[in-house]
Amino acid sequence: MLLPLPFANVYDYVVPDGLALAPGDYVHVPLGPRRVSGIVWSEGVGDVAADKLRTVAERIDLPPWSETTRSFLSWVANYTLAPLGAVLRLALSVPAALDPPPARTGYVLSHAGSGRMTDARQRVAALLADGAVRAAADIAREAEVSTGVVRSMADAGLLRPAMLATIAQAPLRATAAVTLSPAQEVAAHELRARVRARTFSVTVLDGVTGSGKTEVYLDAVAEALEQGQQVLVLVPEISLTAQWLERFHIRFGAAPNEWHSELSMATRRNTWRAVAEGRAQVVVGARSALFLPYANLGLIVIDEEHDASYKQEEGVIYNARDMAVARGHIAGLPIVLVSATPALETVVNVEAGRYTAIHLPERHGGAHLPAIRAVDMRATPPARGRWLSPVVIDAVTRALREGSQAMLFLNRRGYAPLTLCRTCGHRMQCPNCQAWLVEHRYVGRLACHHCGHSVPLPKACPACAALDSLAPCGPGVERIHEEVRELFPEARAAVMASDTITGPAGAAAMVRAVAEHHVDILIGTQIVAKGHHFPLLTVVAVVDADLGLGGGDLRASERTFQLLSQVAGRAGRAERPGRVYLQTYLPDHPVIEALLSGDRAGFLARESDDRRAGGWPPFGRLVALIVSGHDAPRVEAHALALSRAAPHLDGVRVLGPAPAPLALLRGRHRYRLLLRAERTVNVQSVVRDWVARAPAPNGVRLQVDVDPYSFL
DNA sequence: AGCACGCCGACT
DNA sequence: GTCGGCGTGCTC
Repeated sequence: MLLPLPFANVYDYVVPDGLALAPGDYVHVPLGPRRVSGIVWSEGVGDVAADKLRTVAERIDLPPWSETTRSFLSWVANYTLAPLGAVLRLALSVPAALDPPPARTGYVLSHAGSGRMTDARQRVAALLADGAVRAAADIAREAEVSTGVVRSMADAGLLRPAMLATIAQAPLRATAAVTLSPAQEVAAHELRARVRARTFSVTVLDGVTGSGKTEVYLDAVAEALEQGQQVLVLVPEISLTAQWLERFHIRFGAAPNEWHSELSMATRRNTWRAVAEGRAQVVVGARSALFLPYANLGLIVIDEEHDASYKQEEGVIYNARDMAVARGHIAGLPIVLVSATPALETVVNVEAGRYTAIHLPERHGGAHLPAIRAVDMRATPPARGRWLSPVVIDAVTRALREGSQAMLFLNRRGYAPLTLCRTCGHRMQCPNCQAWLVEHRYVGRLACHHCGHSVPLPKACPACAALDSLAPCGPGVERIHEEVRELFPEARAAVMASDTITGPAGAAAMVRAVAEHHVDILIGTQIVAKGHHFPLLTVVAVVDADLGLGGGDLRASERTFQLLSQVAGRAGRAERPGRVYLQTYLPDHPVIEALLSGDRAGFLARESDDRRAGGWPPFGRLVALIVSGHDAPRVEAHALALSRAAPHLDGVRVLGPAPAPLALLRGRHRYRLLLRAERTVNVQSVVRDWVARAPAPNGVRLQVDVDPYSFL
């Protein structure tokens, strides 16, 4: 029996007489004082004394897991070096969904009860006179009474509970015909063939922002639906936008099933069950949707496949894109990777012939790609204490004059990333993390972006007590907003960052406000970079194009290129041509040059050469080991112990230990070791052996990150 | 992950 | 004298 708990091994249970169980079945079993759910994994292993064995409580009535789903889970556990049970927990993340769904009850009129017939009650009685069973909420709405009236009538016996028939959902299918361009038509035709083939394949749908990739892959979704199969569309957390859902709705006449962290418990339960029973036909969701127990999956689409948010950084550490490809390989499914700026890994896989690329070369509907120019901040610097170059100010001015919109992009929340004391030089730092506190002026606080620590902005320096001596250094979006209000007092400016909007509804409202031209200048972090379509937006200025380039991260160049390409793609998506300005102190940097010339292929080739020369991914394999704990000396001691136990093998090198980039995070001291190996090395088995030679002492935790993405 | 067991400080 | 803090360890 496999239990959704962080154990590497399966547990044996006695099957009671008269209960037939097969691998893949859902069961409830006793565990200690509790009762947990699990999946029958295999015949009993038999390594536990018979008198310790307990008995299976019951079989749960759900479609059993297929062999391939179980193989997929095992593969993930093996690849990520996570306990198999921890991976199962990703799939059984909604324990309540395993219980039989509560019978939906409604009410009918009863003649047994008694009570005063008020006007409201009479309206209810009139509504229910036809004898049909209705849900309480529907009664309240249709009779225009509060739910309290319905409840009180039920209590008084005036209404009698009755079973509500379950409503069968109409099958999803493409209802609206869309007109595709010839290039889109070719791509869609190819993808449909992949879906019909019902075998493993990876197709990269590669086209600039605005080339109509979404409509093309929705065509593949339609094909899978025609084949009676389920479809999973993975999207980065923040790009499951109202605009995307609206497009889906137009195409299919109904909404897909969403899966992300903001869902209510009830929705989560219903969706999980619908997926497991094969009723949910299309799931669109964040990375965790990959582990849902699909009954009949036929296609996985990964939109914005290069996006870093596919990487889960805690618990079971995995990259949902890579795990999706593995799921496709094991289950024999077509996989579609979609991006305007594919990851270098993906490009290399195309070159090696492992993946097939389909290119959508031009912008759909006659729109042109925006012209990108660099603004050399040394040649045309901003005014003292300001952050926008005269060149950008001029461009925004012209955009506003012609009735267009402008976007100022800065990937930094808050007002200022650093606050320091002019008197003594003290820097305001987080007590739990090795990080500066970021001023959030609108709420008057200093906040840590790593652990959530937050204090009111102090009047005096905490180190030297000097009054009014604390100075904000550097800009965040709030500070750019302040500058915009001073420069363009007439313009309607708005800030969009993850902390200034409240949930998906807030984001949708803001996007609508921009799309309907209630905003002239939008200032935002990366939350504005993707997915949105603003027809009147013609000028995009990147306040600090150099921001992501420092720091020595392996993927710094690649990520900056991807992010800024995305941002640039927001400009000029309709008839009006777009102009993009990159404020930079490094106009000759290869990333900036590649963005200006639009030479993606050249940039990737150069990046590829650098990585190949150094043996870095995707030409070599990396595994990061993070040692952490509250007691710094013990953490360091174990990091050194791991280093001494490091493997000495051909094609394997261990770097470190070194204090991790965030050497203190949420009160935990951190050291990092990095294993770099040639592609042919089985890093999982090397690391498993290595870690087994140096078990972590109490109070010290070891996290293993196979294919680390961010170096933080 | 839970949940119990276990061994040391402030209260009805 | 107990209630309860969370360290340690186990769950077929």
